[in-house]
Amino acid sequence: MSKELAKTYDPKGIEDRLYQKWLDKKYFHAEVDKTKTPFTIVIPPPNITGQLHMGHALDNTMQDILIRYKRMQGYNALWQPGTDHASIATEVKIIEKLKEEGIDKEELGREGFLERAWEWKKEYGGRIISQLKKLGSSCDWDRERFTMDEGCNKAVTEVFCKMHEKGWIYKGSRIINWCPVCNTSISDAEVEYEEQAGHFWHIKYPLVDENGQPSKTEFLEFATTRPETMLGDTAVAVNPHDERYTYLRGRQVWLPIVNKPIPVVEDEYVDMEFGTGVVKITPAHDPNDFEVGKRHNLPEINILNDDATINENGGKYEGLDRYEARKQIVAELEQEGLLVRIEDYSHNVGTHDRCKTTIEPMIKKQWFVKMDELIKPAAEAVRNGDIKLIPERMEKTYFNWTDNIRDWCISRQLWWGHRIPAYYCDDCGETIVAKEAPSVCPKCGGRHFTQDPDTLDTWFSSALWPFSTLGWPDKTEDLEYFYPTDVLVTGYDIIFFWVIRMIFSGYEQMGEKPFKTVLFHGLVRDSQGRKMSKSLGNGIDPLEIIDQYGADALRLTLITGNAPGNDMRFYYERVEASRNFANKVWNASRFIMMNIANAMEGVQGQTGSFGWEAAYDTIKADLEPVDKWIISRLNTLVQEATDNMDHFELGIAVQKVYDFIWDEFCDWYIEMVKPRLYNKEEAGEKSRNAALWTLKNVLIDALKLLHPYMPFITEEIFCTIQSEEESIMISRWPEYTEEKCFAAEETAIELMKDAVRGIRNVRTEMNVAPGRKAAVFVVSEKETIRNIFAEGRLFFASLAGASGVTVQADKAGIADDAVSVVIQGATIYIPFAELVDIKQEIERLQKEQKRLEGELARVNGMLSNEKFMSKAPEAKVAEERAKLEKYTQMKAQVEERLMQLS
RNA sequence: GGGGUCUUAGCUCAGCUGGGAGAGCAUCUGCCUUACAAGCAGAGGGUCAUAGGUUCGAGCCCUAUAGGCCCCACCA
Repeated sequence: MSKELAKTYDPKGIEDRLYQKWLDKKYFHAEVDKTKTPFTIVIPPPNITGQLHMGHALDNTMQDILIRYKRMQGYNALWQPGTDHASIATEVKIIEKLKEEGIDKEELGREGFLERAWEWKKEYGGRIISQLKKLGSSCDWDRERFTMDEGCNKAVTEVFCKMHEKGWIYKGSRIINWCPVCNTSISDAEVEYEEQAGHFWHIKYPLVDENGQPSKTEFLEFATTRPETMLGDTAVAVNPHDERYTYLRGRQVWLPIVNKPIPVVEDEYVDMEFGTGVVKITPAHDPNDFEVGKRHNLPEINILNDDATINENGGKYEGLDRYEARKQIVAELEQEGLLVRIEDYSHNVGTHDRCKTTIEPMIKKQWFVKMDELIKPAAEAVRNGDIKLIPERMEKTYFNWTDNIRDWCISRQLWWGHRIPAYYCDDCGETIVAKEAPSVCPKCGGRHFTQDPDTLDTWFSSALWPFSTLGWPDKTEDLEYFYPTDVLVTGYDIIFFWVIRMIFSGYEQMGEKPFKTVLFHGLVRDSQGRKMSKSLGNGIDPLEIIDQYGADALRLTLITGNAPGNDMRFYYERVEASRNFANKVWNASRFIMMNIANAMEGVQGQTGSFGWEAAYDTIKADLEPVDKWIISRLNTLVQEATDNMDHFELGIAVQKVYDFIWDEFCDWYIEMVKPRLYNKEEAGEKSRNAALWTLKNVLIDALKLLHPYMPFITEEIFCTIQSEEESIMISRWPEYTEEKCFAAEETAIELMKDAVRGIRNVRTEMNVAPGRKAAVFVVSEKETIRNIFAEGRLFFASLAGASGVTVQADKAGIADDAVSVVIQGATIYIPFAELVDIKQEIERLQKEQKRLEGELARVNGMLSNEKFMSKAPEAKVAEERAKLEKYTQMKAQVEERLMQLS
């Protein structure tokens, strides 16, 4: 019990030791237990390429808080962990590494490459997991999963085949986003638009004359940002309502360089107001042109190779890079007099979010998920409140997506990922989608097949994460018991990538939502509000912060002063403040333990339980008003903090716990109780025991409330002070109880606090040296108030710097020139003799009088307002009436005192 | 073009369904008071962006304006 504790809290050593203990005791592990209610969170699986950054730290701290809270409340809490294979991100990393070794991906071949990838996963995949442990995350590591483990693979294949059978996964030629560097298609969501300075080339094509030759006099002018695409032009379009161009109906224009006629088509897509009202149409390389092409049956001419060089359709430009070709084509047009002018132009360019390469729209055969039907239950679930998004405004972002959904391109021309379970018959080309490679072609009887070389979008497997991790497609007990999960915690930035896809997948595969609530958080930015990024070099490593200040301090920093979904700035000063709080908690605990140890010394040799170890019912009778006050305040805190946590208001909840511990418990209660601990003779044994009991028990409950936020320090203290209990993390969450509401004591102690504050103010104002004690007289006509001060005399004297406290009914025997402090129902006199300046004293009282008059004017204004009286709720009216009474009383006291002085 | 969001103390931000403006940091003044100087006691500092409106009552609800940020769309 009397373990010596260091003067300042040092998290080093403590954290790792406790985490290991939790692991050893299997506290994080959850098993199906039908006698308990489950509470489940699935982790947003971090990429195996990843290193812990502040975003992870925030995300996982929030999840850990919820899990620890629910676990303490008696729920069967499961936090399901795992990692994501991150197909493209990982593939890029491995290619880079191979390059360093001078190895080319293609040379190595698919098999060899995958071998290297798995090696890489083995080596680095666990890194982020060990980093999450540093943070204190109480995940059930026995259940750790990987999006490419056997179970997840099974789930992926199952879903693909099922959806294909249903017709919701199809292969089709579509215009897709092609990344020429990564050599793969990417989904719309992976395209990032970037404002770039570019040019607008104004060009003209000659019209075709009656001889089928390019006219020398008639031209059609328009502009383009990508002149090289003209090689694939198959039409020029104008708006059908554009009267300037009605003469073009049925005519053709001459496509230069390629030298062939192409038609003029009329399409509503063309904006008459923009430019010349003429658009060149390149169906194979522009999504809009693609649509126009479809409507007018235009040929689609692909002019690009996969690496964005010009292909054989580009004639003499074949083999040139797209930008080189652009330069030469512009030059040639100029030579032919077809270039009108070049304009500087800033426009949005689609880039690949991973590598920032400008994407090329291309027509390719790809696999797609048909979204229109799939999205319906997902949209409905949020609309009818089956799934709640926090903060609520995220719903608008959500609907913005569901209402404008487009088919999802899921095939990627990558090797690292789930290979598409589609097989092509080598003889007749028939496509067979099946869980296993077929042996006989159902169409031609052929026996040789080639599997589709493509892999799936990495989000395809993460979309299944909430149920694949619980055993789906098998009907497991886990799935039955833990699904649907309770809360998903994630950043708003992946609402489209992930959240929506999990929701529709859950409804489609499970017939049930994947989670009940989505709790969004924002981005952690640097102190200047910039995104933390590698290129800026402004990232702050959470592990360094943990090393320097402790995981608890980091966690607290990330949670305080932040509302769901809002971005936050990260400051070292804020971590210091959190660290200081940890130290405060540490020292308060140290104080309590020291005093318990001191008390132990006095009773050495005795056996049995001591007063401060008694049950509440036993100690109840000995509790003094201050004890009841802090117990009552704690009781309120329990109610409020619990309520806030139930509403996911984590920042508010922890702020209240922080304020309670620092302000009410440390700055007031501990100070109030000191005389009872130090002056055993004067205070008496019972009183000291009651104080010790209260200190210890209030501390323990406060630690419990704090534990989800600061797991390490709370555990360390809890186990030291409660040597018989093995861990705070499996202790019971405190509960609010009517029995511990002490309204009268709260009022009494608040009154005394007013008195103390008043006296301290006066002392500071008058520059009274802190060491100088003065006699204090409390004068009140009311017996109840006299009793309050008489009972609290001991601590009141110590807090107010009084040499002695006299409580009396009138001011008999008190010097007239004493300083006075007015509180409701009592006036406090401090005769400072030579220090008092009557004039100043009068001024001070007049100021107070004025203040009270102001308050009264306001209160009276409200109470005399008929509309207020008839419309305001009763409680509000009663509140104002109470204030009226209070201020009236205080004003009378001040005025009485002024009379005495004048 | 559509949507979202923010504008509160010198700085960074809280402020739950409308009922007398808060915290941390910073600043100033005293204190090494036997848990804590990573601390204690006190103080200063806000026309809650602007203009209207609804209401007995608006930081909070509605409308408009100004500025900042974000997302979606991508008119060549």
